[in-house]
Amino acid sequence: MGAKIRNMEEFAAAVGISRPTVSKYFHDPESVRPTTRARIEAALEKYDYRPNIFAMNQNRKLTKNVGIVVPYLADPFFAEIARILETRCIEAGYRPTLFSSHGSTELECEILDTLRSMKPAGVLLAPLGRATDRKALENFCRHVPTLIFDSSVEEFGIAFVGSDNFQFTRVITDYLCRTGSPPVFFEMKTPANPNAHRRRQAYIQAMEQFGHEPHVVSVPGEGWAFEEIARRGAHEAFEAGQITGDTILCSNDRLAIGLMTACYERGLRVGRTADCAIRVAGMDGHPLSRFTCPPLTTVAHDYENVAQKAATTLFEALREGPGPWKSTRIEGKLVMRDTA
Amino acid sequence: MGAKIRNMEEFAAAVGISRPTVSKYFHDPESVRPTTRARIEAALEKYDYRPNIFAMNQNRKLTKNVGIVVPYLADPFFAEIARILETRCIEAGYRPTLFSSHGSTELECEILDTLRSMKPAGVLLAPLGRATDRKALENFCRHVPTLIFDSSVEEFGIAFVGSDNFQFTRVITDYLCRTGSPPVFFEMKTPANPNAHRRRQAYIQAMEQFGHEPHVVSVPGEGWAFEEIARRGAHEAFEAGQITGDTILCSNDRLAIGLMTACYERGLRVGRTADCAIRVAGMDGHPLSRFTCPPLTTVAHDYENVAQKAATTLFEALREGPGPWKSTRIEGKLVMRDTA
DNA sequence: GCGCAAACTTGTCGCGCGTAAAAAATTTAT
DNA sequence: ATAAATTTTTTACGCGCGACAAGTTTGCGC
Repeated sequence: MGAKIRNMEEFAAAVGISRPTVSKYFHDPESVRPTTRARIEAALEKYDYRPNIFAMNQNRKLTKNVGIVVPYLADPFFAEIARILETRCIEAGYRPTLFSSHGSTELECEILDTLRSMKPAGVLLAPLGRATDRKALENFCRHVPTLIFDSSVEEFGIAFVGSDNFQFTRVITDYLCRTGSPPVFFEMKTPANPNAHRRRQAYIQAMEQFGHEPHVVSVPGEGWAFEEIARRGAHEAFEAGQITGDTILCSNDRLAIGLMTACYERGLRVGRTADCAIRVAGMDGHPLSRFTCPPLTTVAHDYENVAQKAATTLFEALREGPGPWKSTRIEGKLVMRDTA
Repeated sequence: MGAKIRNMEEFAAAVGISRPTVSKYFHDPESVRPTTRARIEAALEKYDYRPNIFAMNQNRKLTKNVGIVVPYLADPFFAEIARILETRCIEAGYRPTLFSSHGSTELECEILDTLRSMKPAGVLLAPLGRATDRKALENFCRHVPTLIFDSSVEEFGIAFVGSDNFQFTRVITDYLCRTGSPPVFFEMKTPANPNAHRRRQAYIQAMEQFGHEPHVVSVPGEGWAFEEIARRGAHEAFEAGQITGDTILCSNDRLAIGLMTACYERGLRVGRTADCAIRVAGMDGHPLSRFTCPPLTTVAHDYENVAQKAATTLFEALREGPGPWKSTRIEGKLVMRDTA
């Protein structure tokens, strides 16, 4: 096989062309003549040479790196979005690197620092929300082309892509009102994510529009253990008689899952048939919402679309330079199942 | 505030000490005199200088990078393990980078390539399993100190850390036999993960030991959509009369969740009380197993311990050089809940 | 105060590649 | 066949830092 290739110099020598041309090839394979490209790719098979990514990125004005940051990767929603985003980046020829803030402000700041030193072409960032260090994020956005997704933080970055929380809530509130008694809204008192506030507002607005009295139950709890917070909160709310009526709309599916567990523990049968005591609905289209017992009625994010839109918006901005800040909110789809 | 710092040279000048000393500080803050350290750290606050990570890693013999690779990040088990591993790495002063193979052999190979070019100090890798390219992995392990976790691939890498599937299965089989009729084993015919085979073997062994006839139901399906595979497979198995007895042990919790959905759809009440038709148990201690209805009886991984052991084993090997290959299997804890 | 080790400084080299400009070779159009 | 356009080569420099060697200062125990 011949001696091992140590650097681009040696590789170029082995192929029989000059190093700058090889360098050009790695920057963009289309930019060299087809015959040259073929020769390089043939040699690439023969010797398993790969350019040193550190040396590559050191002098490049703009790298092909893309950072993907989510607030909590163990949350299936973010895991799923992150998965699709990664795939889209790779397809577009970028090198994605995935980060999770694990719910920590400090970690989010550190990630921002790390990211800056990586000179990324762009960043897809879902902020922690309430716990985000605004100043740090604003400063970061000034230096790195950043697309904010999931939850909006003012008008930072080049654009925002997320779900249309008002539409989400309106659709399901409407559905619940049409098919039975109007829902009570079940949420966390101090949610990590600002989307929760929008959903509460949208619920109140929709209820008033439909001529019903809104009724919000906010349960205490901090952090990302939503199911347990909902389970405990639900028990307390039931005992305190806060759950009026027989229909509960949860601010998200994870809360709904925890609430359903509490219902089970209290012997309350969940479902939309006559023999059931209570109706439950969620929002998000959690990967496991199909598999709860009974299967959960919810409004599902259009995961593919959100990710696709976020990725393409970023890539366009990278190609064509910064335009005016814009916000895209994607509608969800009502998924009618058995809980409501 | 003074002019912006562009590189270590300028930073050192601003602090009033020499560049090599600053370099030494970043390599190991303890290695410089306390007074010098204080001066550097004071300046670090003033100017927000960070060394260029590409230039840093280019010439270092051994970086502080650690790669973490999991087969499928949208699986809550891996999301949770990855989360803890990342934290441990940061605590130990390493810079973790997270990768998910997304269930794809090609992607796993690419990650291995990327990782090699990152010159990581070490790698924590959970292989795809059946779909892993053995040769590529073996070759990788020869070049990079790799700790394999979750599912063992021969004796590759410096060590293996995982769960004790035999103990897992024995414990729960024993429990099920003692508290009711012996279980049928429910699994995927072609599981992605080799642990599944061990669990089947362990089930058969345990059943024979306890004097019962083992009975395995293997359902068809490929990929990582375990719940749906289990749901469909369960329906078919019920219809074909393959589910003998009233107790089902699932190869993992995600299958159990899907199977419970099927039971719900068939009107079969799951639980361990007299009014229930069927008992179900799983394995893994899935984050949502507490919240199924009824809550799922399972054998839980000791997530913290597995991650801790994996991390410390790698770090020890990095400090003290390669020792003989060793394998650690950590026991799980029976979590008795309401399904069995 | 002495002596000595640890910590620091100065200076210099090189890593592997990006990048730029000018010269040479090749392809394409006329 | 010749001119024009494109691609490739040559040459040269620099990025920001790690690593090393040799000399200088500092801190510390006696």
